[in-house]
Amino acid sequence: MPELPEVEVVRQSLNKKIKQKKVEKVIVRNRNLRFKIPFNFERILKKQKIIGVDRFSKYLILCLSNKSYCLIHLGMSGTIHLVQNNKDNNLTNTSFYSSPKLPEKHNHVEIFFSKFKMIYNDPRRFGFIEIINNFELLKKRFSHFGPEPLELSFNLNYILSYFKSKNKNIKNFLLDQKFVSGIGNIYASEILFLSKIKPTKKAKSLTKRDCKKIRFFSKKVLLDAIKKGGSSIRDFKNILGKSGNFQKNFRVYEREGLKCKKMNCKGIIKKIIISNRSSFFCNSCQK
DNA sequence: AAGAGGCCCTGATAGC
DNA sequence: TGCTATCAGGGCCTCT
Repeated sequence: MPELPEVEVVRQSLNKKIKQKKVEKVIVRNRNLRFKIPFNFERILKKQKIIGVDRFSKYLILCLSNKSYCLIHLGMSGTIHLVQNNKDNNLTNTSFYSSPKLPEKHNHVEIFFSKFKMIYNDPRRFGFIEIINNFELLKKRFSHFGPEPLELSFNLNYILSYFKSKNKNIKNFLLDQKFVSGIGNIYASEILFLSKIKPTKKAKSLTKRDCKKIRFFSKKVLLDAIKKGGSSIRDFKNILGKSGNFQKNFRVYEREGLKCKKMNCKGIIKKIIISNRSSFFCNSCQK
């Protein structure tokens, strides 16, 4: 599900609901996510107030009143939804998301607030949860991450110097969180299409003009996707159960064999595998 | 040291 | 119907 835009959409809706709310109770039903949920997770969260929900890259950051942080990564299939505590309560509050399609067996964590609970559901368990004890450690946690495309430090000089003499293809670089944070497999293909660059092109062979386009479209694609509420492939929804709309804007992703959407281009969208992950591109207008 | 590849896990879908 | 194979939005680890 989640690349930076989807995580940001979740962050925004979650923040509105749990900011300033106090954690009453925490239940962990399955500690075995990608990494084990830390043994002190329940104790750290209990009785704390949520100061706010932040995000870096694809990580949600719950800021707690005891100055510690709860990091949540949704992996490939993680979702967060809110459910009213008292199921017998007939007051239907439509702003709460509850999907009958989500099997409860994958509800690994429940964080209770006074009137509702926040549920972490993740069938594939590629996601994980971490506790960070203070702000210094939080900074350290992300210190080896590259900038997000939305940051000023993701600029032309940075990209040019990073790509110098790098023999790796550009598609892999967009997925490399040490170079740039927050881009995943869908948006990497979309960014390269708009930049008119073939995914297999070696980074060192990219021109200044190419790098400018990569900078520009990385930011644009992510911001556009956030604006549209993220991309709802499979059944991504924000925590209020609202689907995103950006998937309607996909120009290449999952469009194998279809006509290129660029005006006057006669190209066909191709699918190739790069480092075990599918990449989509136009065989005519991406060079 | 950079870069390629394997692997963690479940579920949906396709093909036989 | 029911088996098996393939594929899925991520990221860490190991090997060369």
